[in-house]
Amino acid sequence: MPRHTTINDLAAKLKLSPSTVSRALRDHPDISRKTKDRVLEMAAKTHYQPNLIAQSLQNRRSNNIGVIVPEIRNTFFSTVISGIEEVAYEAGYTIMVCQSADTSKREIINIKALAANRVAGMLVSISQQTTNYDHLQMVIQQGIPLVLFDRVAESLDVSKVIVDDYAGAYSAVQHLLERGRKRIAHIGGTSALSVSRQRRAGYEAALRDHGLPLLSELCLYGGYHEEDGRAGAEKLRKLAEPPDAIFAINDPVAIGAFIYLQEQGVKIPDDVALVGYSNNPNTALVRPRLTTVNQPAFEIGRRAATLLLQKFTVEADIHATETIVLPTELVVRESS
Amino acid sequence: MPRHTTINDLAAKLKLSPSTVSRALRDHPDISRKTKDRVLEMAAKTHYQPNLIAQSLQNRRSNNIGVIVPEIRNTFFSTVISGIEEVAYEAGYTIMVCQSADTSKREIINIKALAANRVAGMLVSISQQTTNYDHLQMVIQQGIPLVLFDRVAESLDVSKVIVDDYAGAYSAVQHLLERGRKRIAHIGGTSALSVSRQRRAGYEAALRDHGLPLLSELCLYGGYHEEDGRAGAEKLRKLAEPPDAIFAINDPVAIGAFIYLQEQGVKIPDDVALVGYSNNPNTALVRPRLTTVNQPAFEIGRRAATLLLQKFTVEADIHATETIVLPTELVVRESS
DNA sequence: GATGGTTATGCAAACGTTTGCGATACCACT
DNA sequence: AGTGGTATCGCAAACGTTTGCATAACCATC
Repeated sequence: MPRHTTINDLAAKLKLSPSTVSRALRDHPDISRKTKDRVLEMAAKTHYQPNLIAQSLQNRRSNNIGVIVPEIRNTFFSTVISGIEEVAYEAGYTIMVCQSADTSKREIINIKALAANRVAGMLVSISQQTTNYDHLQMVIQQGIPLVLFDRVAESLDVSKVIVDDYAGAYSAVQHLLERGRKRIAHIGGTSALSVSRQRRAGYEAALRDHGLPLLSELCLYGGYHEEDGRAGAEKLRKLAEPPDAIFAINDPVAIGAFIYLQEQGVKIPDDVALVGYSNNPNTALVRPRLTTVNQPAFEIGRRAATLLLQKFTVEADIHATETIVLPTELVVRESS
Repeated sequence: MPRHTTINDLAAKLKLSPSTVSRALRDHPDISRKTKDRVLEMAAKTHYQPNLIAQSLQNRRSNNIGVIVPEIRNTFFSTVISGIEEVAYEAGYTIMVCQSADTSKREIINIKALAANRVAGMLVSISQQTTNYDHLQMVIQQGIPLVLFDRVAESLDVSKVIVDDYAGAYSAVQHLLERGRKRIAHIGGTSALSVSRQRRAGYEAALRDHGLPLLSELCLYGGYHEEDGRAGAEKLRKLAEPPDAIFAINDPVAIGAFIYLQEQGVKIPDDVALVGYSNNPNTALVRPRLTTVNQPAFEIGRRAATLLLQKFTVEADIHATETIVLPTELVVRESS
């Protein structure tokens, strides 16, 4: 294992003390221009690279930011991560990415691993399984800055970056109603997730406000992937009286339903209108293109990271929390 | 800044030395069952979490793996990252993800940041700009295990995980020829990237083997995104004698070309057949569905990470290199 | 020429671990 | 009682930095 050159190596070669070299490298005013130049030159020549681990130990804090998402593939999350990385990079931080695979077991392990790594802060979108927030509470208690994004724990007093899911869902369903749809179904997610609850609430409110009944057979619970969309659509089609519109919890589910319906020869939007959520790129690729609710994924990542960085500044109140709500936008296309 | 409990805190509370606590936690045989139990109990009670930074400093090596990709959004790379994370997680490693934004400037900065973080190893897919490999050479020289994947530097003697791009391209073009296409164009990438060169070579070889001329106006150079596909398709359509088939360097480019052609009312595959590369999920969503060459992205990530982990074992020869070539598979669909 | 004030550098402790080596205590033998 | 062996544990150095404090040299001042 070939060693890296250290500050001590430089000191020895230059007949200086390590402290002088350290100060020279950080441009401390106490050090003369002349020795600074000597140190810098030698550092360049020997390809000296500061050992961030030693620095982190000294500072009791690394310059890494922990990120936990349910799964990295899933364009929504990978786009968020991309946004996070952008601002982290600008600020000189590196991101450590973990996936919970939508299990709280792995989420807890990930949290512990990141805490053990003494990350400067964490950005997490909780798993669909998570109902107990003790592990997040622990993070807060340990004084590690935390920002939740998209899938947040409503009851937790931490900073959050979300979109107005209630309003987004409401506008989507209202749009379907304006198009004259009467039997609007919802392929929803698990009730544990706040985003699912919010979108469901928006769906229900829109129906109520238009004097339509909430029919339990039209309001499904399920997962967040294509196969869940297929399953949901299948169940809905087998109803004695199938819906004339479907509002899906997200785009993957909408795509799954879309594929199933097309396989079955169902005409979209004539027989059934379809609306998704997130505005994933591929909703614009299918024919007819899917109406969906835009969620600014990249911006969510940027804002979440920016919010976290603010907490790193000394003036920041460690316990102050802030919630950023980004606007959604209904993107009307041919599927509705 | 509330401190974390340390091994010394435990030692003080138990009236033991830090060394004994350390050994107890690592189940060292010298420590009696009884004190081990006491230590473990106290550790649990105080929520002790080992400081990986201190450990890393001691071991001169962290348990993080650095990953550099051109961009995280781009389903191919995010899927690879997902695969990497899977095996890293199993082995108790955390991944640090950076994006080069396809610039060698940022790639170099990323490499330095990861090296400064003393990552246990690096997995990188080089940027399209990169032609000078000094920074990678430096990584090797510093004894940091390195595995390149997908976009590799052919001239560099390091371990690699790639697919047989030459064969993949060849089979794609051969398929077009078998379908009776005579004027087959190629919307290619930059010649700096080995994957682009290999795919181009496969394209050319297939044409040659079938006695067809290589026409420079049919062989384009460009980028790797949708807009590059649009631009390429536009240029090809404006030719006096447009091609009757297009082989795109990758799926985003194919999708870009696809959209442009459909906008122009060009019939696919009747007027022009279209083949992509990577088998991104959305190639199966468009109508007609795109023929493409499957690249096992998730598996590439898994294999690259596994290969890297092998290098961490003590027996491993630091300088031994290995190249894993994963098979591609032509996925024939309606666009050809 | 003693005093005071800069300027430039070094000493040593600290961050939280790990580990080689030594120390202690105890027991069982002869 | 002396020897040897084993079972437990502590000391102290090390990993590569940073930083408060002390130190040394130098100059100018009264």
